[in-house]
Amino acid sequence: MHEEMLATDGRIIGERAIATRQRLLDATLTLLRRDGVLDVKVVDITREAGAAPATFYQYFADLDAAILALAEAAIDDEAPLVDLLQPAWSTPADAARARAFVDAYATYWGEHYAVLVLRNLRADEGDVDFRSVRSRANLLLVRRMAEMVKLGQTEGRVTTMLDPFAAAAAMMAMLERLLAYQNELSRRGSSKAAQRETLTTILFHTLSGLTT
Amino acid sequence: MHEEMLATDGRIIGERAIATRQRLLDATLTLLRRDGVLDVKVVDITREAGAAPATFYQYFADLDAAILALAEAAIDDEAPLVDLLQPAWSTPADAARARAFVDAYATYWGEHYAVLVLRNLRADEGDVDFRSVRSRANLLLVRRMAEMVKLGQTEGRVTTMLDPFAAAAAMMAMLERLLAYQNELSRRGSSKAAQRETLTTILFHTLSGLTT
DNA sequence: ACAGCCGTCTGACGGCTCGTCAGATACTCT
DNA sequence: AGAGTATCTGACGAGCCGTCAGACGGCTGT
Repeated sequence: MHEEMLATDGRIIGERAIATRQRLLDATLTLLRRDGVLDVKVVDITREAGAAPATFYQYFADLDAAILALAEAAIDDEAPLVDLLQPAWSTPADAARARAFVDAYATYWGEHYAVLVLRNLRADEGDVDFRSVRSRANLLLVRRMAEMVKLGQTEGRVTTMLDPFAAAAAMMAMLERLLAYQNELSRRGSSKAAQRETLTTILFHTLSGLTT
Repeated sequence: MHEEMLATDGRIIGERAIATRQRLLDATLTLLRRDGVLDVKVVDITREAGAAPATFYQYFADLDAAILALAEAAIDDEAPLVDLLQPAWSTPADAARARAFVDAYATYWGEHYAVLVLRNLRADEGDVDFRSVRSRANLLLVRRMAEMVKLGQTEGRVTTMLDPFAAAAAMMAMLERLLAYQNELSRRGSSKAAQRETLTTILFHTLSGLTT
């Protein structure tokens, strides 16, 4: 089942229009990266896409609506990461799988950085649509991580001081924020490799209770 | 030694002007909180402060310059937190001190939330002034945490898999991001108390190698 | 081939914010 | 009171936002 795509006035749009809409989304992403999250202008987007400003508003109520569409698209790239958390880590050798997860998440983050930052800003502000899209993106991972913690607790590996859901959210928070930091960090402190290894170690221990 | 305050044209400003400048900063903070990080307008700030738009530009080259000044001011509230990390945590009973640190950091974050988010955005984008102010705010804490990790490693409590500096940065990242999340999290998963307790446990273990 | 139709796109506009300037206002000192 | 300096402001050009009526162009039926 494939949703019909709609213009802002509600009509179902055809092939040419879908292509235009996509060009606008591509341009939005390009300019988000080039100009930064705070300085994107609709006029620039339409210039980049080779369209008139009015065309943008035919497909998106405002800039946020376009960002929201990009955030929706990003979900597809986050969902597969959950497979790297399956089955649960239960021996020191599984640290390699934790490392693979961190690498995969770093890649995902790198590709969608600008969109995710904006999504988080709007979600933190309380916007319901952005909250919804963030939840749909993260909840799969958070739930799975929480299960891992819970399992570790029943098997006596993980301290029961941890609230499984909160611990999972803390790990997501750490990953997100540290990855945003990493460029500056590598100029001031430790190399990116050391950062990855450290992230892996903390993540692995928190979710499995194990050390390597 | 007390820096003279300057207008954008370089002249040293007097008492009345200092008060106006401060009113503008206060208004900026108010509107950052009310309208959100992405929707603050200079016109609104001057309206709020009861001044003409032109007055704003007499003291700040642009909105960023005002935010930067607010971020500078926030440093004073972050610096004392380093005392809560001294001396290093070395027994399970020190978990109480970790909890105190988390609480204090949460308070600090709550008070400066909007400014810190914007500071991080600009710093992540590569703006040198915002990077500098972020470093000066965080480096005290990060350095101290790194020392704690290093000490724990020499005493055999903490795994040598951790890069001390990276681990410290990871903890800061976790704190910052999870605190931004916490409202939504408490509606979907675990209570704020459980979140605090979980943060404390992870922080305490990562920095000291201990469990409670 | 061509007329008509409908989906798509656009130029042009009012309203707003930005950032600047020259000049008005308020304070200080004699 | 008057001169001089510090501070503030109204008014403006430029640029972006978001909307509208209408232009364009590809398709359909004859």
